Amino acid sequence: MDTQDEIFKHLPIGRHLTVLSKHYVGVLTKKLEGLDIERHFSLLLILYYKPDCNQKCLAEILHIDKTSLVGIIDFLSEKGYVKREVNPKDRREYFIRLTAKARKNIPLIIEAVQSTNEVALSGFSENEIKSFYKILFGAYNNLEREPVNDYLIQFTKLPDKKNEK
Amino acid sequence: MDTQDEIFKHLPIGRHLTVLSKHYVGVLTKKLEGLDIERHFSLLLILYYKPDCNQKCLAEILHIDKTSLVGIIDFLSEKGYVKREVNPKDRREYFIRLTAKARKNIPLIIEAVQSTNEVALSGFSENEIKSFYKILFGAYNNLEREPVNDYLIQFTKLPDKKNEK
DNA sequence: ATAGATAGTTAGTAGTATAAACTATTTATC
DNA sequence: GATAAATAGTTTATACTACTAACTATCTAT
Repeated sequence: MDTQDEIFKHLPIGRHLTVLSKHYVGVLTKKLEGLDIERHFSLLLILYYKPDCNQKCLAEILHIDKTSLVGIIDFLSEKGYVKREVNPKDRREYFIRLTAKARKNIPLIIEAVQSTNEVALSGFSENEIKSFYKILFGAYNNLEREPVNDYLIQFTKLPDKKNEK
Repeated sequence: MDTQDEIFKHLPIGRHLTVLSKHYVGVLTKKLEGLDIERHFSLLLILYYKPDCNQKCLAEILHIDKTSLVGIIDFLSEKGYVKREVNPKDRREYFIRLTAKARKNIPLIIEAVQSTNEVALSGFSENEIKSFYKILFGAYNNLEREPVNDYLIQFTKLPDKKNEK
């Protein structure tokens, strides 16, 4: 352990999570730069595995506000990845449907997610990875019981730059 | 495992990291709402443990851009937590110094960070926690070798609302 | 003396999370 | 059936900060 790691141990876990997630997203979007979208892959995956999700349901799974979701659905809709479809049994609701274009690209996305996960977790033992996931999924429940300040988090695409490194 | 957890397994790790970090920060800032600042605690901790850090060094440890840091230092400076101090040996550089006010509050911050960490990690075994930290710190190095898109992440304070839940 | 590198700043752009107020529809109650 | 309350989603407006590009000031190398 060098000096930097010494300091790391004193920083909030949240800081490390942020840095790691930021870099993870950077790698994932790089893998998927062939697509004409560069974010909201999670939403497409949710719809793939849970096709009858309405916007409320999506917002809950993604832990974002329903108003934020409107813009995301608009974006994916303009790009031709999803369509809003009124639920005839409750016309307040919209099902969000994946288009054929989205379905065509889902395997690419799944593949990219898997390979990014593998890269991130390479070199760790089966057991370590299992523990990591256990805490990653479980810590949220622990924190959920605590009083909280509402903060928000954003991933923003940079304007447009030569993204080669 | 319920249906939601089934879906979770298919989502990018980055998504889970984001959600968890967001909630973590919410809990931490709630614990520290007695202070007149509600973010940038990590920066104060870094300065506490590494007093001769200049802005370049801070930006590297925090993984943020040097231009972003200017605003953060301005903010903390206005709030009376840090002071810029020219390095007489190289007058391009500024050391960022903690003020007495900051020093007074450092124990509170350390305490809040520790207790938030403890809450997040409660119920997990020593070994699980060890594995979690190992991957949290190590996955970044794995990802760093990959090509990457530069993305950014933001934690934004909400305008001002009744933050009671 | 000059060119290049480095630390930090300024100005401007982008993107999205939120709140508050709104529409449309459904459900509950009388 | 009429009315009130609840629910799904939208619109508008605000806030915040990561970034890029261009800049100043200072130091280093030739």
